Amino acid sequence: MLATMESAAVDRGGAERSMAARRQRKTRWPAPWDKLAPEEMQEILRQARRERVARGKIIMHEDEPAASVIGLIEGIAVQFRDGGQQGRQILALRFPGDFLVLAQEGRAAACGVEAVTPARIWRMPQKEFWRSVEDCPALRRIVLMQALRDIDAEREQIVLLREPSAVVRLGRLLILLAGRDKSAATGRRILLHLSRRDIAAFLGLQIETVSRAFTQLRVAGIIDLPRRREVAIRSLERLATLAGVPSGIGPGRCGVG
Amino acid sequence: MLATMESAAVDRGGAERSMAARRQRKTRWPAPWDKLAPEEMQEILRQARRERVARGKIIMHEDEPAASVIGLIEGIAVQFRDGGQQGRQILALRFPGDFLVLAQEGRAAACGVEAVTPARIWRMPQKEFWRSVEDCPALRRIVLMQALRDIDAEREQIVLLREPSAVVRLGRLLILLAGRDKSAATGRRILLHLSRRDIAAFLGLQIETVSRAFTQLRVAGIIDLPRRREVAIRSLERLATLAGVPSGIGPGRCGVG
DNA sequence: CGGAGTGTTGATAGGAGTCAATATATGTGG
DNA sequence: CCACATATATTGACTCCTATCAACACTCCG
Repeated sequence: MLATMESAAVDRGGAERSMAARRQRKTRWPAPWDKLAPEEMQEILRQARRERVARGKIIMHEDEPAASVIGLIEGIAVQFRDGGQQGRQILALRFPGDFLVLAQEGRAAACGVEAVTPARIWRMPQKEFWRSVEDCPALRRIVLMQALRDIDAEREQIVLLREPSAVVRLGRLLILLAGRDKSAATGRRILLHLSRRDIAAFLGLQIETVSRAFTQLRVAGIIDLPRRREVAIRSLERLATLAGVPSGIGPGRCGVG
Repeated sequence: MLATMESAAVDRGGAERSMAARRQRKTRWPAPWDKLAPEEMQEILRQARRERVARGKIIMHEDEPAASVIGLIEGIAVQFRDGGQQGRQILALRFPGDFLVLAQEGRAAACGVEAVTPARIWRMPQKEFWRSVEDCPALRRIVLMQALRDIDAEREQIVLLREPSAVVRLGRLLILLAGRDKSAATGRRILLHLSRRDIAAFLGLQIETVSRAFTQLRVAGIIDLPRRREVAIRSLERLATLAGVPSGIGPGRCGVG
């Protein structure tokens, strides 16, 4: 259930574009609430306020009381926490169709959310949202589903972080992103969207270490680094072997967010 | 909502017991399903099969299709995964009142569960459980609550694993356990229940490193190690400072499971 | 009493962290 | 459109900490 509707994806045009266009490309995804949202879901979302968020903008502050539930329609966001000395920690990547911060009603989310690409979101008061959840079985199912998916994804993150080697960690991230971005999977080109700083914060490494890991993969002939935040996978097989993920790209266990 | 019912806790007798008795002591906790379970919940749980599980026994295998939902009534359990080369990885600790492995209906749990103390559980077929969830709003709320709590707990685990220092990681674990075990919080004595191997698997370290970290804390005068799997906290304040958790013990952000 | 499992301690090596310098890209204003 | 200032990314030198291999002490169990 809730399989992604490939055909519904839009704006997945040809591989050749100008740099500027590529940089500004939005990521549209079939959202769960698109899928099983016949009329009640549409009704519910109609009440939500829609907003556009510029790249780099904070959607929700870390200590904010989380007055509203937020859904990501378009773009990519990260959940983060500013953990004292060791700087920002990125807890999860969020993709279109995700709820941004599912927190217990009334409790603080305990993490902030930032748009790493230009994004579109909807926003609905907590109280209203949870009432809708009570009323609408479909929405209820969606919420529970995302919660369980989040648990799985965070579990993967935990497994990843226990990996001591920096190269392996980075390799897993690349495979994970390649699995997300279908256009990348075909062309073997991944738009990272994340800065080195963000990648480091996500993988629990230092910036320099991430940079070195990239270089290692490059000189090993496993990837190319054609542009700043872009990676071309030359040998997915070797990358998967190195990452200890036998199957390579796939929906498998490598979910994030 | 769903505050723990302290008064309902049983078997929290005096501090002085024989070693044998202490070793076999069970941990009884006010379970969520005890709390708001007037009659319908009782009705639902009555249908569940109850079992006793010996210490060290596998409650659920890693690749098992997860035919049933399991609840932990008494004792402590761990969710684990046998991650190839680097041995067992412990994903989460589970305490009485928790569901063991909340997975999407039909999907594999992707992790095994083992009892680290003698335990009592209930077991109910997936299908039946999820039907009950549909029918019973109270149960529904409990499930969602635990899912959201799990997300928070795993987030803490992610933050913990990004901490590079072994001593800090261990310190956080101790604080976390002290917050769980109320009897320990008063007497400053923590029953670890976990072997060094398990602790290492939980913290993402090697056994030797864990041992060294214990020693470091001991020689620093922060803890005592009176017995094998027992820790006495001499200076909670210094421990908290070291761990970077200013508030010390508390329900705060340090949830596990 | 003895053996297996568990925990501690030591020596060494490898890898990530840290500080520092340089190169490249981004963005702004002239 | 170019020049400059800033942010971002790469590379190098060096240190510290953890992993690893090895030996030993302790505990639990029959």
